[in-house]
Amino acid sequence: MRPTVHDIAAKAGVSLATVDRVLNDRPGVRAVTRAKVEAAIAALGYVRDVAAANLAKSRVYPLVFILPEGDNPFMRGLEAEVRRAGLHSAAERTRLSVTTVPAFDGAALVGAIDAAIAGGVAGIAAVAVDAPEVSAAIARVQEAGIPFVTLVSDLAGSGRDHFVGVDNIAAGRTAGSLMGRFLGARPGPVAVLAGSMRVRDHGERLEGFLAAMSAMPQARAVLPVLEGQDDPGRSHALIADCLANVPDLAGIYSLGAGNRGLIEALSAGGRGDLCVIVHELTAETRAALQEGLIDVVLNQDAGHEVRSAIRVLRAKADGLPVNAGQERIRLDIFIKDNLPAGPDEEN
Amino acid sequence: MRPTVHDIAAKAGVSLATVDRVLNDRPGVRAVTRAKVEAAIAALGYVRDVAAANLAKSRVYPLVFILPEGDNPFMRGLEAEVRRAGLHSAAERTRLSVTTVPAFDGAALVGAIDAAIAGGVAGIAAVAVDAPEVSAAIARVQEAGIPFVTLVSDLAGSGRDHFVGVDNIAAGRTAGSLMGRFLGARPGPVAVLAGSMRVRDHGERLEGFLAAMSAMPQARAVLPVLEGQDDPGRSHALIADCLANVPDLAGIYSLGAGNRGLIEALSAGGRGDLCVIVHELTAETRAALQEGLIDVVLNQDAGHEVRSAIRVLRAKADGLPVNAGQERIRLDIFIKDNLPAGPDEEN
DNA sequence: CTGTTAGCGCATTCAG
DNA sequence: CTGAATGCGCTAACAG
Repeated sequence: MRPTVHDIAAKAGVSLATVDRVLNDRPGVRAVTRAKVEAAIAALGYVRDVAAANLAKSRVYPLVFILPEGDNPFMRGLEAEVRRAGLHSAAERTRLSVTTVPAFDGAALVGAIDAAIAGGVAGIAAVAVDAPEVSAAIARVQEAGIPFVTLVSDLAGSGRDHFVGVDNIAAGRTAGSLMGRFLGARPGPVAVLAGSMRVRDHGERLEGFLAAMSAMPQARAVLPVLEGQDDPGRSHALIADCLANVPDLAGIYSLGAGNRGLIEALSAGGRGDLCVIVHELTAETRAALQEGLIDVVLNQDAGHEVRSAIRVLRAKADGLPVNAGQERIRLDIFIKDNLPAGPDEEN
Repeated sequence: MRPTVHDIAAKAGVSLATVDRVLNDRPGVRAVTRAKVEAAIAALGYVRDVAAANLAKSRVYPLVFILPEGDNPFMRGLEAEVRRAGLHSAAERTRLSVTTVPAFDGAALVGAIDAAIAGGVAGIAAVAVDAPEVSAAIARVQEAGIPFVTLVSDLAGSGRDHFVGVDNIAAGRTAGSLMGRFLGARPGPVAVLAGSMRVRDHGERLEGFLAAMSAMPQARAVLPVLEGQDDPGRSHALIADCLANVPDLAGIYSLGAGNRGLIEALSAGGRGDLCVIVHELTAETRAALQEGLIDVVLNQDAGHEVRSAIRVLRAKADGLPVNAGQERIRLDIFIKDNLPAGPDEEN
C-alpha cells in the first residue's frame, strides 16, 4: 500500500492535523515541525490521494463557458460538447454552464465576464475578442482569484492563465503549404475568405498563410482578403463575385466560419478544379469534402477543447500544475481519405 | 447537493446495504425491494460517485502492457508513455507494468499473455501478432474474465474487448492520396517499405495505400513491397538498392518502423526530389521532416494511446461503458508546417 | 433476505 | 502552535 497521512504523522511524531497543515501549506506550524513533516513526506514518497481529498472537501466547481451566439456551427458544436461534458460532470464535482453573447462584441463579452465574477464561479472559459476592455475585464477576473482560460481565439498578454486551442499561425502556414503543393505549377491567384479581423485567430491564420505562400518555390498572387463576418449570406455573395470576376482563380482558403455560404457558391459555380481549404469539420464541410468540393479541412476537436478547458480550470482552481503535453490541442488535417466515421463526430 | 445513497435509502425505506446491493446488482434482494430501490434511484436521478466508490473499495488495478522489444523507436516511445502514466497511476488506483517480447513472434506473445493471466492482472494491453495461437490465448483471457485490448495492431475477430489505435486502412489510403497529389503529373513509380506482413497494421496500411494509388487520375506503378523487418540495416540496404536501380523513382512510402535506415539511405542518396511519406513521429523522422528529406509523417500519438488503453481497461474492469468518441485515436498528419513544439513530444 | 457498523484517505471544525 | 474528533459518499464484513 502506498503511504497515507497516517504514516507520515506517525513517522514525524505529529498529528494528522499538522500533517495536513504542511501539506496544504497553511500557517500555524513551527519551522522545525514543518521540517520534520516534510522529511517524513520525502522519506515515504508520499503522494496525496486527490480523489479522497476532493471527497473530503466536498467542494464543487461551477465553471462557465462564454461563447459567441448565432448559427456558427463550430460554436454550436462547442456548446454541445459542454453540455455533453456536463452529463459526466457530476462525477468530477464540476457544475458546467454556458452563456452566449453576440459575436465579435467586446462589450457584451465584458458584461458576461463581470456577471460570472459576481456569480462566484470557480473558473471561466471564453472565446476572446481582441479589445482593450476585454483585457481589463480579464484583469478583474485575475484579481478576484478566478482562473480564466481563452478558448479557440487567444488574447496573449491579457493575463489569461492558459489558452485552449490550436496554434493558429501554424494552422495558416499549414493551409498555405498544402495549397502550394496541391496546386503545383498550376497558375492563377488564390482568394482568402475571413470572418473578421477583430478576433485574433483569424488574423493569425492569415499571417501564417501568407508567410507559407510567399515561401513557395513558384510565386502566386493572393487576392485582398474578403471579410464575410462569418455570415453565410455575405460569404456567398463575396465568393460568387470572386468566381465571376477572377476566371483564372486557382484556390480559396476560408479561415473563418462562413463555410455554408462558400459551399453554396462553389456548387453553384461549377468550378470543380479549384483547390479549396477550409477550417472546422461540420456536417456541411464534411459533406463538401466527400463530394470533392473541398480538398482539405483543418479542424480543432471541440470535444478535446472542452475537456481540456475543464481540466485546466480545475487544476488552476486547485493550484495544481497542468500537463502541457496532454493539454496541447492538435491541428487535425482531414482529407477525404482520413475522415473519421460518424457524422456526429462522437456518440 | 446531488443525491447520495442515504437519500435513496431514506426514500425507498431500506438500509444502505440494500441500496448498495441493488446498485452493484448483487444477489440477496427480493424483487419487490429491488423495484422500490430502483424507483427511488430513478426518481432522484442518482449517479454514483465513482471516486468515493473506489476509495471505499481501495481496490487497485494491476494492468500490464505487452510490447515488442528491440530498438523500434515508436515502441520505445510507447513504453516511455506507459512509465510516464505510471507516475500518475497512484492517484487512479492503477498499477502499470510493461513486458517486452520479441517482435513478430506469436509464441512469445502467447507466453506473456498466459503469464499475465497467472499473475492475476486486472487487464492486458498488447500489440497483437496475427497468428491463430494468439487468438486462442486471447480466448483464455476472456474466459478468465480479464479485459483485453489490442494496441496499435489489431486482431479483429479474436474476441478482444477493444482496439486502441488508428484505422490503418484509412492511414494507408491517406498516404496514397497525399502521395498522388504531391506528385501530380510527375512520372515515375513509387516504392513501399514495410516491416513484416505478420502484423496486421502493416498489411492494412498497404491495402489502403494501393487502393488510393489506383484511384488517382494518373496511373502510377507501385514497385513490389520491400520487407525490412523494421530493422535499420536491412531497410537501409533495400532502399539504397532501390535508389540505385530505379533512377526515375518518384516516391517512397514507409509504412513500418525501419525509418532510421531509410533516412540514412536518403541522405546518402542525395535525391531531394523524392516524395517521402513515413509513419510515426520520432526524433529521427522529425529531423528529417524539418530538413526536407521527408514530406509527410503520419502519426499516432503514443501518449493518447496509452491513456486510452488505461481508461478502457479500467472501464471494462468496472463493467462501465466506454465513450467511443473520446477513445477514437486520430491519425495525425504532420508536414513541416504543423509540427508540434518540443522534441520530446510532451513534458 | 435485510440492517448495523466500521473504515477508505483526507480536510476541517473545535478544543487544548 | 498542535491534537482529537467528525464526516465526505460509498463498500464490505458481520450480525440479525
